[in-house]
Amino acid sequence: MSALPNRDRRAERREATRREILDAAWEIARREGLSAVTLREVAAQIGMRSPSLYTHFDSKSAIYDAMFAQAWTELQDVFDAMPPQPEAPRRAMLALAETFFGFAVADLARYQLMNQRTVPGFQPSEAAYAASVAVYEGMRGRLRRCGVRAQADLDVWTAIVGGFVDQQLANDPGGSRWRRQLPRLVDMYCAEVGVPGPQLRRSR
Amino acid sequence: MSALPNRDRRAERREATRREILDAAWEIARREGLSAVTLREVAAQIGMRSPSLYTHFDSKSAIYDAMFAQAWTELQDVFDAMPPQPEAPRRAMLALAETFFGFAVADLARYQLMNQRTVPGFQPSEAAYAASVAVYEGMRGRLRRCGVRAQADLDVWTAIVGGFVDQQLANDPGGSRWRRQLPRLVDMYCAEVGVPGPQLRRSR
DNA sequence: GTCTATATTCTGATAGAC
DNA sequence: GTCTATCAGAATATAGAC
Repeated sequence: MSALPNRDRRAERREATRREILDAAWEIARREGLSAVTLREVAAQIGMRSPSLYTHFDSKSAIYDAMFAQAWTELQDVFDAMPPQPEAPRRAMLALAETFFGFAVADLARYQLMNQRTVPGFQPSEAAYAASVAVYEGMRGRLRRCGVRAQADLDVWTAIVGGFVDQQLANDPGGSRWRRQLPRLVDMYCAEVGVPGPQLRRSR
Repeated sequence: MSALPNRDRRAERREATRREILDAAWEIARREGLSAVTLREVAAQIGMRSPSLYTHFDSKSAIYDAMFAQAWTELQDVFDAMPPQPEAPRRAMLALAETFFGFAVADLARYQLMNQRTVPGFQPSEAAYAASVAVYEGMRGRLRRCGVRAQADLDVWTAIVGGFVDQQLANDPGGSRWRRQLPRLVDMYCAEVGVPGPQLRRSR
């Protein structure tokens, strides 16, 4: 009678290799851009040949898909790790904006993959897409607790914060030209949608 | 003694072919995306073979470059064709925002090419880049006439309007989910930077 | 699970005839 | 100015030995 081991060392090894592949893909994406992620490059980076990758992923698209899901899960984790929201709603909203902004500008390739474009034929699977929906729902809940409920108000929020991220990445990567105006942006938004509370900045 | 003709029919024909090539490239970009613009496709579309394109452009990159310059020049033309700015500064700013927004969402491929990303190795030449700078300077002048002068204020403007465009293109292409909130965006912005004048919308 | 070898397809670009 | 023919390279993916 053969006892089953309580750890599946083979599965663990497999999972480790999978992670290694994804890590390599991310590093290439950060270094040379998302389009530079080729099976050859990824394999070379971890001392493999490209056909070997097919043991771990069905296709190149499957690698992108795993990266997409991973990125959104990371963002979810970052939000989950935030300290409890401050009482003052404007402070809470600034914390949300700064957390998202920081995550986005920390890794251009990741941000591009998460928000489409740039990768020609890629479309996330349903499962991967669900991860992004979950984050959006979380954001909706947090804004709700600050008194923002209307869909139109949410739309404005996502647009202006995303716009700040885009400008920062495109025109001042590594700088803080838009970053440092986030408190102002939040004040402006809160005044419009009617979030009460003390101003974050002195008036102009 | 041979008189010089006052029209260079050969140069005219050349210019016409150049335009034909660019038009074909734009059509492919709109139909299948920027990355689908290949020399073969472009040539096929106008009944040519790809090597023939090299008679008119030095490289594929030169085609992208001409498209880039063309797009910014078009935007310049659109701004130049605007009726005189209304007296009320907020009305003037709304007209600016709507004009830019309309131009941007009318052609996703064009917007993507103008604002980088998506095209792997492309970087505009100095000459082409100058066209985009000219548009930015024009925008700066128009905002100045509305009382917006500080660089920080301009930065906020470009970010929030660009953010609206991105959201519209990404999440509701062909719709007006963000488009219809432009008056509100302008009010919000004007309140923050201190542009006077009657509200564009009734208060929430 | 990883390898070599190879298929297939597509890319931008060049040489040289007409 | 346009063509045919071709190059050189890269991409994803598969077959089958070890």
